Parts: sequence; C-alpha cells; structure tokens
Amino acid sequence: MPKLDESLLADLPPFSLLERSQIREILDRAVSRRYEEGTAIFREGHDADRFFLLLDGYLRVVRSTPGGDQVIVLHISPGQLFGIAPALQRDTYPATSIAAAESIALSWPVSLWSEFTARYPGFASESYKTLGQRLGQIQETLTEMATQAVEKRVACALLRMVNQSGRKTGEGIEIAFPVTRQNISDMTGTTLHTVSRLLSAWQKDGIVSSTRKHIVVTDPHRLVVLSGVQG
DNA sequence: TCATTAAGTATGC
DNA sequence: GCATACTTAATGA
Repeated sequence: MPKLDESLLADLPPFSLLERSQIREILDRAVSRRYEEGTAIFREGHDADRFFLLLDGYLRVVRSTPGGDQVIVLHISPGQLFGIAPALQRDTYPATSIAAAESIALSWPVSLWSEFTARYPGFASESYKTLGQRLGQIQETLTEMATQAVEKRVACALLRMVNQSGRKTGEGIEIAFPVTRQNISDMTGTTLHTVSRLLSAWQKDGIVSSTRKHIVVTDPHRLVVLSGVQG
C-alpha cells in the first residue's frame, strides 16, 4: 500500500474545511486501489459495504434494464465521491460503476459514514450537495431524452463529457477518457449506428474529429448550436 | 425521423 | 489473425 499524502484530499470539496490532522485520520483509514479500464468497482444490487472517492481516472455509472440493455446514467470525474449508498439510506448500490479509463479510488467501510458526517464539518453538506447536483443532472438528461431529437441528445452528451473532462489540444477539446459509439448510444437511448452516422457527418463538417475510442470536439460552438440551446 | 439488418472496412492486441 | 470498433447502404416502421 503506497503512502498517501494529505494534499490528495485537501483541495477536494468534501474535505476542504478540514484540518490537516483530520484529513490524516481520514486517509489513514482509507484503502487505495487501482482499477483497469473496463473493471467494475461495484455492481448494482450488491451489498454496499464501502463508499469511495475517485482520485484519478473516469467512471461510467451504469444501470441495467430487465431487458438486458444498459443505460449510462452519468460519469464520475476525479475528486468526486461515489458509491455513497449510506447517504441514500440504502444498503445496496443503486447502480454499477465501471472504470472508463484506468482509475484509482480510495474507499472506506460504510460503518465510517456516520462518523465522518458527524465529526467533520462540511463533509455531510458537501456530500449532499454533490448528490443534489447529480440528481439535477439526471433529471435534465431525462427530460432531454423524452423531448429532444436524437441529434440534439448526442450533441448534449458530447458536450457534457467535454465539460466534465475536456482538455485543450491543438485541434480542439478532447474527451479525456475512451468512449465508443456504443457508449454514446447507451447514454442517449439510440443505436451505435445512428451515433456513428452523426459523428461521421460532424467530422465532415469539421465539428468533431474522432478515431477509435477517442473524440476531439474541434468546433464546440457549432456543437452547442446543434444541441439546441434556445435562441 | 430513426431502428434494424446486413455487410463491409479498420484497428489494435 | 482474431475480436472489437467503426462505417455505410438499404429497407421499412
């Protein structure tokens, strides 16, 4: 187990109000683990015995329908808590978390949740704040799915990933983790064929540039226009 | 407008 | 060289 430094947590919202010594206590009780791309950190319906913090990498949060197809509910970026079933009064995980890229996460036993929220100022409020933000985002994409045409949904999905993980390159802003057409169709409720056609067309128009599992948005503004922000 | 089917090419371990 | 990712056209709801 590598030695963990306090500076890992000091700047993250759930810990930003804490003393150095408090962060040390929290870190001393954490387990750090690395996850290969494609690995599940935990699965929907399983016993929620731990909660997690993503230090590095990206996660897909996935729910499976009875029919067998899966829906990508949201993505987790570094610095975010996840698998916080105890905050939802649940004893099983409501969704599956998969490493979209190689990732590193800390985790603690759920038994520590009540202790953390009680002892550390700001931990609880920050946790519920991120939960609230996630709920809002899910509701937004839900109404988007119900009301918008496929092209707009795919444009929105790309923009969301860019906003969450985008890094600037020479040609534009690239999505920082591997994404397939299938992944995007799982986020937008369409087929990989439709996503492929849209991306091909946008590439021809100079809006995006993509290779296998890798997408760069070369003209974010036009993608925003396609996403149908009203105006 | 979009899913489905089907049949192909490209890419990377 | 095989599995996986991706492309494209045709058809029909």
